[in-house]
Amino acid sequence: MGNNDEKYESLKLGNQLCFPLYACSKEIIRKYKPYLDDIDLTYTQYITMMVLWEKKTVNVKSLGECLYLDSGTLTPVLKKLESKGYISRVRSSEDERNLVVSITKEGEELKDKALNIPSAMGSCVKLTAEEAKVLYNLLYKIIGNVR
Amino acid sequence: MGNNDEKYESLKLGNQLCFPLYACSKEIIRKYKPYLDDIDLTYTQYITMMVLWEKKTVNVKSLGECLYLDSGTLTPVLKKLESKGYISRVRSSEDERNLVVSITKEGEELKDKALNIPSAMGSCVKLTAEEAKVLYNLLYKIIGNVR
DNA sequence: TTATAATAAATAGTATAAAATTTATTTATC
DNA sequence: GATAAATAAATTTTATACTATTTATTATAA
Repeated sequence: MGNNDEKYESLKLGNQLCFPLYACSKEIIRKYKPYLDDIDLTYTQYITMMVLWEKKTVNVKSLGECLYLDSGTLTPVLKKLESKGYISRVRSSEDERNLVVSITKEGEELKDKALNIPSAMGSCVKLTAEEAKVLYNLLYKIIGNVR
Repeated sequence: MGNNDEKYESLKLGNQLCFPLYACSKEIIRKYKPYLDDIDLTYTQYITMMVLWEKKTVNVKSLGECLYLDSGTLTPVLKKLESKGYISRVRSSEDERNLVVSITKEGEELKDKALNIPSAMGSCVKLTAEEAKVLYNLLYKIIGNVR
């Protein structure tokens, strides 16, 4: 074990913080899949609907700020949700540059079908309430620092 | 504030643990981009090279187990890294089903150019050593629970 | 008021990812 | 030894994501 080995320690996968973040995010989203399949939503469509369930109406710009996504990602997602009948997409009359996204009756009804998902996911992540809180705060701390 | 509001609390974006995980992962990978652009690697190519820097040689199957990725994702990544001259892809003579991925001299040389990246990323995430350790352990705990 | 700047979505191009299927090869069983 | 089962990659399909560009619209400045 000479100098040469220590030099590259920081480049080992096991010493990264980003990699478990990336892997954990993907693995959890994969775990969501069977539940989301039941209501015919993808993960991105699901978090988009969460914003709509809460706000009823939002334009693409501020939706993107909520989800940290831009129009390049959101446009096809929103068109898909529109084709499923869960949202409407209408240009704002005050400012035609803005596209106003609103939830439909069908979209509202979907909310009840999704009610079981959060607890189902919680029970497969298996953290204590305290651990979940610590993790939640650390993640938002990083997001705040990075942006 | 009646019963009806509380009923849907668990479906609010702000009450999810998965969403900040997903957002945090993406934001950090976005932060990596300028550093990775300098050495002409994408994030997926970077973590693939990390495994190769450490192991020198690995087949696609076990590489996928390291990275939680399958051949559908890895095949195009590995072909790209091969075209850049950083790795070689050769079928195993003992078992032709296995594709043996090995690092080249150019790939080894790239390691030195990547040496500054971990500390640069660490300083933009801005967690204390203790916080980083707690986060690291929680993430691997979830990965272990979910899989 | 007309050219310029700014803003918001959409689009194009590249790279992931996951799931399912296909192909090639090897192992196991009869 | 032929057939079935298992394994490993590659391929296909669908859906994200990011960057950069384009288009349409609105606001601003000379």
